[in-house]
Amino acid sequence: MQEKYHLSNKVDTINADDEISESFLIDTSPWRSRFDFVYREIRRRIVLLDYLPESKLDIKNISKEFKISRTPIRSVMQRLEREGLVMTKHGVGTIVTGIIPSQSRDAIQLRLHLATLIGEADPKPIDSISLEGLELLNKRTLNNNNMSQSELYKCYEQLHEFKCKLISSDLLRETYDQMYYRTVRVWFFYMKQLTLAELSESIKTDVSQTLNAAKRDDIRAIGFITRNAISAMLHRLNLLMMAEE
Amino acid sequence: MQEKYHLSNKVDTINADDEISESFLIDTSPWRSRFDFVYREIRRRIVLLDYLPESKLDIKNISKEFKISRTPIRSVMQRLEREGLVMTKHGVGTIVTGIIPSQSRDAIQLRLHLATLIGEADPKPIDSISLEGLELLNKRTLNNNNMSQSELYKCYEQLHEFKCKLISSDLLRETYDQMYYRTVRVWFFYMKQLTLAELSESIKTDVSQTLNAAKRDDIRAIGFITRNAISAMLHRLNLLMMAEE
DNA sequence: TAAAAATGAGTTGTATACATCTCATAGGGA
DNA sequence: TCCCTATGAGATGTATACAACTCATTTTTA
Repeated sequence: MQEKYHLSNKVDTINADDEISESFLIDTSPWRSRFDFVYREIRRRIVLLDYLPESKLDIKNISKEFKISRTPIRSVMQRLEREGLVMTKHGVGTIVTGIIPSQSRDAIQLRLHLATLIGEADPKPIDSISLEGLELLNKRTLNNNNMSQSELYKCYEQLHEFKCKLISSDLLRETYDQMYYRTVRVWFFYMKQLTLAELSESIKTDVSQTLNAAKRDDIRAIGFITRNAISAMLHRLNLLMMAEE
Repeated sequence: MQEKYHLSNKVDTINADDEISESFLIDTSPWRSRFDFVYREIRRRIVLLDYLPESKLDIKNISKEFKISRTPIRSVMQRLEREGLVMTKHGVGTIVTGIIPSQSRDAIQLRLHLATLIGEADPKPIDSISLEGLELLNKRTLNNNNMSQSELYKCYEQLHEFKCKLISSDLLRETYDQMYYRTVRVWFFYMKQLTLAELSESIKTDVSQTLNAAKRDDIRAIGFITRNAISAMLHRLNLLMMAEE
């Protein structure tokens, strides 16, 4: 499945499994998969700071790496631009957007508000498989002290996806999802080395609280747990950013 | 009007018009204007139901009409697809998305929530020119009974833009803006003939209430006025949609 | 010498031919 | 007559050559 996309060595780490099967009758064509694959991979690199803020992307190389022409890469970039992760300028280049405190705050705050809506409007019931996954995640985070950044990224993403599945409104889910990637990027940026431990701590409590709420089927609670976790991070971030400004 | 964008040396004629001047150092190149122009025009047509839901778009003709190739039209379509206004399927075509009650409700509800955030986080002050425009709009709506649909569209848009200017967060503004176009389209769809008068009535009160709040600089109030107006429309729409289902 | 203009490399935007996909329709076989 | 297959039109996705643009460097000129 992956070798189609010519990223041989890295693909296996990406997780091969998840929710593509959920696509409800809307275009499961191979090209859409290619697009999604490239899109997610580039997004991952930006969020994980493999591509640093303000740095220029070498589109030609990226094309070569994925073995497709510039045209579909352009599509991906245009989407990433709409989502605030890159900027293009005619004749100059495509660069990763800088991390700007005010904008970061805006994104976090919007995500915070959206989080409170997670449990509204008949949320989807929690299926046992997801719950099981959450329990596993809980054990994983509890045991694993001193997670690496990419390890942390995967845990955060898994937790995020669990929460997303509870949202019944496609629209809200997508919007919330976008905010997630914006904010996570900011966290990683400001906490690159300093407070990795702190991030680990915060996800541990987030996961365990979420698990508890999930067990009693209290989905609104999950919304508020999330909101509070985001709020705490915002507070933490404000301190860091103030020190910098 | 289109021939302005026929790519030759006529760049000087572009713009002179709207808020592009506000762009803060981000790409005022002519191609961006072209893109925006085509994007807005197509969006207008979809929202005003010139292009009916479920209908197929003739991309070739659209290219001819705007005198540009399929490539930039594709960019526009990809954006409209992300915004839920069109859908493309390989080998089949590009069609305007259908109006689905559950999705419409989702969009309206999300917009409703976002509206309450309009006054949060230090909103921008109201400048006298905008206020003047709002007063003019107020007179215009009061005097004009039995507005046409496109007339109504323009009034709604002007009111919407006034409110958008109050939002300090670019991100929130853009998100709210997207929801606006989704919901307005739904209104026009369900109220095509039946209750045009009702729509007129609702905008009249919306404008006058907003004007009052604006005069006393109470921006949070504007958020709630908007929220309530949307809520009323949602209620109205629920009745219509239930009758249909 | 310094400032202004020209040149060039490098990048994004556009046009266009071609590949791939879907669906409808026509034709042949049972 | 009916069903299955194949073929074709027509649409979107892709590759690629070219146009337009920016910026740095070099050349020219005062």
